Parts: sequence; structure tokens; C-alpha cells
Amino acid sequence: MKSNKHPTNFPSADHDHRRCVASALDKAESYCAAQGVRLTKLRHRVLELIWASHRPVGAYDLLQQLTLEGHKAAPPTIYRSLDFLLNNGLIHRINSLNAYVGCEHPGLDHAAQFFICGACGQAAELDDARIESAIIGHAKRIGFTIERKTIEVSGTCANCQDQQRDRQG
Amino acid sequence: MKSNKHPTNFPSADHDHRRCVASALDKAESYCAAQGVRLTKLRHRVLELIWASHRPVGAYDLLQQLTLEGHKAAPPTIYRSLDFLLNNGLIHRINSLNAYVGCEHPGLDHAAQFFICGACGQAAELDDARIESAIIGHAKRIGFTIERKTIEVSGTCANCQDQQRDRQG
DNA sequence: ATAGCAAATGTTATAATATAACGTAACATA
DNA sequence: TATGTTACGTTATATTATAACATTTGCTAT
Repeated sequence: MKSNKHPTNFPSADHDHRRCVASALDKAESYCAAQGVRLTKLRHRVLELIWASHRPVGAYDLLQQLTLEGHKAAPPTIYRSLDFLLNNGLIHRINSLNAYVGCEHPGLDHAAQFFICGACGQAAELDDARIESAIIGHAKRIGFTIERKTIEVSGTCANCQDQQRDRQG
Repeated sequence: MKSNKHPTNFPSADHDHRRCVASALDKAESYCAAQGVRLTKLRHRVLELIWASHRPVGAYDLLQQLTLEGHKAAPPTIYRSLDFLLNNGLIHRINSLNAYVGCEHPGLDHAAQFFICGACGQAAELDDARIESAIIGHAKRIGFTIERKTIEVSGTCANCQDQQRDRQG
């Protein structure tokens, strides 16, 4: 039995990947056009690969994909694209995994908090106001000026817990 | 002028390093004795070096220190000690820096949240109940079981901001 | 004390992640 | 189309971390 009792940002197993990837790429194209920055073929493809995987993916995994596609790529190729995508807020880096994941709200001001499921490998991006304000509040109290935040919570998502229960009877 | 208006976990510039290191090592010794695990010479020395630096320190920095001291050390030497110290809660790993820092509350159950100053390089360990409960609350709402949390906020601490202001007049 | 075992460390090699430096190609625009 | 800038290709190397196996150390039971 599949539980729907929890609202979650984890994509359901049966959602339409293709539409979801296409939509992300559309948004990215609009955003880059609006900003006057160039979402080149390579950058576009890298972003597409990241979204297609639908979970945090390593730089060298991407490199391998490109190589399989006949693109003669070396590490700098991929890291430069990743830098561009990071700088333009189109992807996030998951520090605890050394991996990269598509940003769900490119162009919008948002906190990037991640719940990462070790079972399915998926990362849900949140913008929880209470987490955000608790952090900002603490920073204010100690007079700390925030530049970057890394909020990554690892564990097991509701779907995967259900599946584990199902398997065990 | 030095500001004291902010309560903070950042050690003041004039605090007594030596006492602070000694105290951390004492605690570590008691803790290991109580747990029946062995804080060997090597592990003790690694922990001492981490505390002495008083900011997050990289594995290869530690390695270099040991080498300078005449210890013929290779990477596994240091990583094994780091693993031991991590597993026993005597240090934390700062994912956003690939670096290790002494734990301020070994043996106690606590959230490990870090505010990391890019200017002085120091990392303040917090246990802010509101941050913690905001995260736990969100996890509950989405049915997520938490295993590990990485909460790292980078920026500039109050002391360093004061100093920057002083320099600029 | 010492034989035997487990834990810790030494040693060599290599994996995984990331960047430096410099040359070439593509693109924008005057 | 000349010109400058941005992106990309290419080679080399830096940085962080682990695998695999040999040796030593220290604990425990006799």
C-alpha cells in the first residue's frame, strides 16, 4: 500500500519525468534569455542530463554520459558548465554528496534546503520558512552576516519507508 | 573598538588557546575511558592538532603536521584517526570545507550546526533549538526519517565585521 | 611470561573530485 | 570583416579519500 498521507517534495514514482525535464529546461532558457547569459548547447545538455537523472549526480557521471554521446569531454568541460549553472542558480551543489541537482525555483529568491533519501537517492528541495527564519534569527543574534547556507538532511523518505515496510510484511 | 554586543560561540581573539585545547583533550580522554574505546597516541595527537588549529583543518594539513613532527604518515594514517574521532563524536566534518573541527560537546546529544567565518576561518558550533525543531518539524510533516544533518552557514562573524569597519575608518 | 587473537598502524597503490594554464574556436558587434 | 570577448578543447596536475595487504601493538587467557 502506498501512503499519500505526507505532503512532500519528493517526486512520486509515477510522475512524468519527460515533462518535468522539459519544463525545467524551458524555465532555464527563459531565465537565461532574460538575463542575457548564454545557455549554450553544452550547458543545456549538462542541465538536461542533471534533470533527467532526477537526483543528485556527480561531475564524473555527467562526464561519462557526454563521452558516451561522442562528446570529447575532459573534466574542465563539465566543471565549467557546472560553474555556469551554479552561478546562474539553475542547479545546486549537494556538499554532502559532491553532487549536483537541478534547482526547482531558478530565478526566484529562495532558501535551498535539501532532504536527501539514501534509499531512492532523490533529493527534495525545500524552502521552509521556519528553518530559514531560525537560521537568520540566530545569525542576527550573534551579528553574523550570511553569505551561503548548506542545509542538507539525510535519511529515508516516506515512500521508501513504505516500501521497506511492505517488503518486510 | 571591539564589539561585545553579540553573544557568540566564536572564540574571542584573546582567549586562552592552550587551556581550551587541554580541556578538550581531557574531556576526550574521559569520554573514551568511559566508553572503553582507545584514544591512542596517534588519535590523541590528531585530535590535539585539530583543536590547536582552532578552526576547521584539512586531512592533508594534519598529515603535513605529523610529517613535520617526524611521524612517517600516509593518508590512511590520518583518515583512520579521523574516522575514529568522527565515530566517537570527538570531531565534526565540515562538508562545505572538506575539513574537520573539534566537537565542543563530545558525548552529549546535540545538534551540530556551524556558522563559518570566511574572514577568520573559524567555525562556531551551535545547538540552536529553533533551527533543530524547524528541521525535525518539517521532517515529521513529510514523513522523513532523519539520519544525519549538515547545517553549515558561511559568512562573516561579528568580530571580523568590526575589524573590517575599523580598517576602513 | 607468553601464545593467540583482535585492534591499530604501516605501506603501497589507486580512486574520486576538482582546478590551473594555455591554446583554439565560436559568437557578438562595431 | 576585423576585433574583442566568451566559451570550449586539451594537457597536466592538485586535492581529497579509500582499497588491499603487511606488520606491529596491546589485551586476554592460560
